[in-house]
Amino acid sequence: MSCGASYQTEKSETETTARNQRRSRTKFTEDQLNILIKAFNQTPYPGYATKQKLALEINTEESRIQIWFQNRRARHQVQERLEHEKDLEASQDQDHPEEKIHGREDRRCRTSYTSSQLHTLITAFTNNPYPGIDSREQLAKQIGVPESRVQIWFQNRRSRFHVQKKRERDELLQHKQDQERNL
DNA sequence: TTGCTAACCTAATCACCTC
DNA sequence: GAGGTGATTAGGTTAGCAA
Repeated sequence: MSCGASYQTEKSETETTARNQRRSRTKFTEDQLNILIKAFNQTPYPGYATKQKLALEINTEESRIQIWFQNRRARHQVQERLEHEKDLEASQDQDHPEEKIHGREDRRCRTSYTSSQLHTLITAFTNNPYPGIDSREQLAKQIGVPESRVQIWFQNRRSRFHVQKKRERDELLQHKQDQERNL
């Protein structure tokens, strides 16, 4: 897939969720779940194109497909661990569990933000690093990117903000210790 | 009330770009 | 190559909803 592709408009399923911070819970139909499970059995790590295709097929957003696969993998891995522990008890097998080999499919094209878009995002982050679905939708509309990209941007920003704060604390501590040694 | 699971989180890492 | 940053992952928590 080329990276010049335009974003598929993420249908706002949240029109009725003005009341709270979280996106309203998606209820997949049996048919939708069957399609998702079949896809998961083919590959638990679908690429962006596959997720887009699935989203189209079951009429939902690609970001919902991504979350569904994340949750499914998590549950699947817990299940596998339990079964592996059972096998170990039964056979005392010393082999390592099979490495997850997942030939990576295509990634989503990297979003590049303009300085104006970044300014809007940074201002919003300063006001509230944990925007709810409504704020994210509003921001997304304002800067013209999908809400899922806004969510990822905030995740990365928070993560790096925490790292930076920790580094600053460590440096301050180190500085104090150096000063005490020099007394 | 409980179990399931979508939504969301952090932290680590990958991947790509710019300098 | 190093640093910055968007995308993806594992693994954990929160909360809506059906039974």
